[in-house]
Amino acid sequence: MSITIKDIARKLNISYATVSRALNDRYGVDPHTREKILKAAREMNYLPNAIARGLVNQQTETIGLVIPDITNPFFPEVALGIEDRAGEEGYSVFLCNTNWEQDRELRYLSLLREKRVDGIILAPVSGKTPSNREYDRVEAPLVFVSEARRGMGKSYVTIDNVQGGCIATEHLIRKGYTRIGFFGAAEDELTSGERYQGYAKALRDAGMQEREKYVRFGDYRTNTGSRLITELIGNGD
Amino acid sequence: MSITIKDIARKLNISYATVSRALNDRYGVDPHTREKILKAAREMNYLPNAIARGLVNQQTETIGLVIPDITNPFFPEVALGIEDRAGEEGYSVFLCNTNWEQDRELRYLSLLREKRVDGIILAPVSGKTPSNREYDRVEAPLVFVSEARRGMGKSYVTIDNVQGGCIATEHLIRKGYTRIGFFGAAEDELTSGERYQGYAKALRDAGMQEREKYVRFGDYRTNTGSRLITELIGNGD
DNA sequence: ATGAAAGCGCTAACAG
DNA sequence: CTGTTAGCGCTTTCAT
Repeated sequence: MSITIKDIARKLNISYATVSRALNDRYGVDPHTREKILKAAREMNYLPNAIARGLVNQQTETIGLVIPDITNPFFPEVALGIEDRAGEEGYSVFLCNTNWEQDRELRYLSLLREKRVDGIILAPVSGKTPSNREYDRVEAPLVFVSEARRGMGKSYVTIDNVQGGCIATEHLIRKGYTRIGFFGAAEDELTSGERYQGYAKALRDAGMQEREKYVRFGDYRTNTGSRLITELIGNGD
Repeated sequence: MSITIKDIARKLNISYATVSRALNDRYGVDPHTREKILKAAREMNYLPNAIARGLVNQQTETIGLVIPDITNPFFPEVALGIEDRAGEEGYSVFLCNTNWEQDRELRYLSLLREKRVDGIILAPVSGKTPSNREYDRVEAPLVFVSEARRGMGKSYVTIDNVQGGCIATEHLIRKGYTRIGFFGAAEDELTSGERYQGYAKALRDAGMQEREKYVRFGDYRTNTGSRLITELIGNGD
């Protein structure tokens, strides 16, 4: 057992409430007593117990980050930013890898609730959404990254994929290309779908025909990507 | 406030001690009562409070993972494995990014201690070690990954870098190459240093001369890598 | 088999 | 300014 607030109170012959006050910068503590307390705390290597504190404060200074795959280069970038910013505010972040599995996402959500995190950032598994009820269960603030179904009453920060697909396609058109294809990750995935819309829109706006044989969807979960790309490129026409 | 063990006890008109026992599969609970309790818990959407539980059990089912940079492709791989295995045992993992900064590593160490994690896995910032005292302070099991100074009485799992450098060099020698260079990350970094030793050993064993101009150290923290490689390759001789 | 009560470490009224 | 007390939600003796 490590040293507690009581230990330092006992040593100084004062009530531990006072110690708590001093340690938390609460007003109403004699400057002199405060000094003594701080000094003792330092000497005794006192380290506050975040668990106990969390229990009474109903706040853990902790958030959960739920992502599909930390190994996918997109997510470390996201995680870094989040962890960094969270750290500045004294928050810790739980890393949860769903491995693109829906039920794992759900299990993590409830584990994080048990752990009483103050908030959750979620990059949902693509495809069919769990009933929103599952998301609504979580009492802490829940915000989506990377993917999000708009209008479900939750905050999200995502990429404007339609716009992105559009810009990319327009760029190629401007460059003079005429046989422009689209390769998306998975058809049932939001990101790909939205980018495809942008692609199609750009083509349409330019009065160009979309050619079906140039449009392909794979499944990054099973890594069909490279095969499809090869096929696409080899598609002389 | 979410629903607690007391709520379900009150509803069933039993003591909450019994509820706790039932919920934790403790023996000595009437099968029938147990059923009632489990059922009520389910209906009331009871979710145990891991914080409270942690306080009394002195165990949080949580570990800390401290790494230099989640953005460096090596670490996500490590993180994935750890998180996955931890998850199987019902443990959560805190992700801590030191950004290669020594004092940040130290701060995280103490933050994790406050959070009362059950263990810490640490990929230390390269270079000068903080006094081992800092590492010894942590009362939870601390194990090193990626880098570790042997013989400091801590567990570690690392790569045999000397062997690695040796094998790579031997491979090139066997292929018939004669101008074999070594490019390491940072000179004061253990990994690079060890690999270099392997490189030198292989050369020595093959009776080959190590040529100084083929040996370079950069600093991946400042990304001097690509520049140095170009320089190295361009080094006609 | 079940209940009463103490206690994990800490904060927050409420009194003095 | 400081001490006493209750309580956060839960587990665990100790009785019954």
